[in-house]
Amino acid sequence: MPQRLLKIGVNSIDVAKHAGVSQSAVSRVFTPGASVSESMRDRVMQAAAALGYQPNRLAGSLITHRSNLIGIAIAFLANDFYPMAVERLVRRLRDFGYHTMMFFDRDHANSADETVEAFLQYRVDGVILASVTLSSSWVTACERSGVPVVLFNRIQDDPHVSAVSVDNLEGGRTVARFLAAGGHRRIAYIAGREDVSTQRDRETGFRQGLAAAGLSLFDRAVGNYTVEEVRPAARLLFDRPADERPDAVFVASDHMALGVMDVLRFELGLRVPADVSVVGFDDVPHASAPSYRLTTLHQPVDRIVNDAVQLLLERIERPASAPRQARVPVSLVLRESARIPHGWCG
Amino acid sequence: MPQRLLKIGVNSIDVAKHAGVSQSAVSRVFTPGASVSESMRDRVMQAAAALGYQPNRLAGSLITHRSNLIGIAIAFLANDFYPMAVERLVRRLRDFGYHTMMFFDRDHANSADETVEAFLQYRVDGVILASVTLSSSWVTACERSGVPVVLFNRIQDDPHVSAVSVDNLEGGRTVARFLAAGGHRRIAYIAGREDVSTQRDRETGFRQGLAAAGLSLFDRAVGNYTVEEVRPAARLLFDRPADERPDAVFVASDHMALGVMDVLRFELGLRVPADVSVVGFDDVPHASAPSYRLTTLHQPVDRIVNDAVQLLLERIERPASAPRQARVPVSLVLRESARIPHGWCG
DNA sequence: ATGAAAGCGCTAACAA
DNA sequence: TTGTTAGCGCTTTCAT
Repeated sequence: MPQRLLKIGVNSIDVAKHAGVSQSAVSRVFTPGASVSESMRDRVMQAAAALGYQPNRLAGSLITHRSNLIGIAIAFLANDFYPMAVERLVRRLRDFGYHTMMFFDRDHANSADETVEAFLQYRVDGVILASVTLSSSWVTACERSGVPVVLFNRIQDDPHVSAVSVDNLEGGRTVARFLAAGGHRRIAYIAGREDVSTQRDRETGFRQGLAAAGLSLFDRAVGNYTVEEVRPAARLLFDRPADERPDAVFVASDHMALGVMDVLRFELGLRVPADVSVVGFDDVPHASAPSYRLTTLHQPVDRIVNDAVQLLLERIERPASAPRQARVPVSLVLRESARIPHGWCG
Repeated sequence: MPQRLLKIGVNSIDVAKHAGVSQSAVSRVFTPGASVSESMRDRVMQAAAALGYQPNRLAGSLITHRSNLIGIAIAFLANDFYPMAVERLVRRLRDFGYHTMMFFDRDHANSADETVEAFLQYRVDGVILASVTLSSSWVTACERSGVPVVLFNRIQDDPHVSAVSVDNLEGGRTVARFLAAGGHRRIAYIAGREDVSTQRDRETGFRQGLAAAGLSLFDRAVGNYTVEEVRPAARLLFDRPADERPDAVFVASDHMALGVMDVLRFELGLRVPADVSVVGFDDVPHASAPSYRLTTLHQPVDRIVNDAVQLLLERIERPASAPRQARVPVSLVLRESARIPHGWCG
């Protein structure tokens, strides 16, 4: 007969003995909605308190097939938009009784596999992919194991996966209309990571908007969503004689746009918006700082988060329900980094 | 006899049957360091792959008494320092095979209790408290249940709890020396949350340093570590005639210091550092932006994170080992927001 | 409303 | 090295 394992901690049996009731009574007291008398509840709670008992949710999950764990995967927090998003996601999930396991993309090749593996092994009830990296294989892996996935801030072509995203296409168009109406004629674009849907849609919409205004893109560079890479990109576009240089630029994220403004003003001695108008995307906290006053597209974080959580819970509660996509509108926030067209009202 | 529960997912028995081996053989294949033959490993892995099997770590934890889960609690991510810290903590823990459950302080009264409860119910192997809120009761609750705790970026008087922090006292002194040597005579301080050890130590050190230079604090205001509250604080100190206004200010965090610079320059029309020298604490990414160029105390995030993780793992692996405190040195980063004394070299 | 008993998926002791 | 077996701490039937 196997040797008894060293006992660790307090379990429901200990509490039951202490209270002089059955073990299942203890379980019921800690199960919301179970049928227990007042007196039973009191006795058990008292014993539990005396022993410092906390029910083991990991054990419970074995039976209920619910861990109340949600996995969140994300590339990194360096972009100011993501800390807000993550914090609110975690809080919102908690409002519904879920706890969050956090994962960041890692450098090595099979980082994604590792993460999915952890999700599956911990039997998370659902996954939110805020990651910017490609994720089709993840989604398949999770959904095949019955774990619903919601893409956060990116839409995949595949309609079989739930996703929430702002209307990047319309956002791009709005900026184009705005800059064109402002009288700009040499309008440039600085891209984010080119393998990401948000980037593609923002650019596509922007080009469409320019075309509608009878313009086309004057120039383009790539910043890959990082400040480090956006600086050289900005120099490339703007370190030129006045008449060869863009008079306006749409930058695919605020995080990059602030970096661009720094290069323009402090390295190249250009005035914003007198020499160049700059428009960003996201409306991160620093965009509104007096030092920048960046005109940008506001993403309603709360709305995106709420939609994402709702979409996920929907599929957790009714696994048979079809995945849905939610698209949230963006709005242009007028500040001082871009010339405002006369009579502009959106 | 209880009715059999609906079977969900693939378990080790299914894999065992499929591979024609015992269930424990399957378990061993997925247990690092267990003794299995090559052929056995191959057969099992093949069956597992065929069935899409992933071992259930929650079930495993019942036996091993190890969840490989670490709880991280934190107030919020709005302060730029914390996203960096959290990201690196999560990554570092993962390097050692641990996964992270994230918790944010909530508004209601028993938020802390709720969090501790969740930590205990999920049987986390350890807890990192990066939270700025008071936490003595948390620590007791966790440690009483045998869950080791490390305080991140704050030191408690109690030497019975592991903690990592920069040398806030010496940091404060350094800034005082620096500003005094720069010829400033009306030196002010803007505090963070007054119930927090980092704040207290920074201020104490600062006052000590001023005293050593034959000065005393000219004035003081409280910003509570938020941008919203630091703006009025800055106005209070600086919206005065030139000779009644501080000629230098030490702000307890960069996050606030950037807000102070904005108020000084854009609301009050003061020049930094010509009219006022500003020094911060943390060295967040935006502090080095050309728009601010904030002179500040650099916190070596990687070092703090590594120390915190090491302290935690130490206590997880040898529960009997004594808690330790680690203190990491800070260094002054000279930029342009404060006048640099002639011949200053640290 | 309560208790007895079965079993969730796994690890680890033991025997072979 | 492998299989057998006993639980880990819990939830949930079922019977009372």
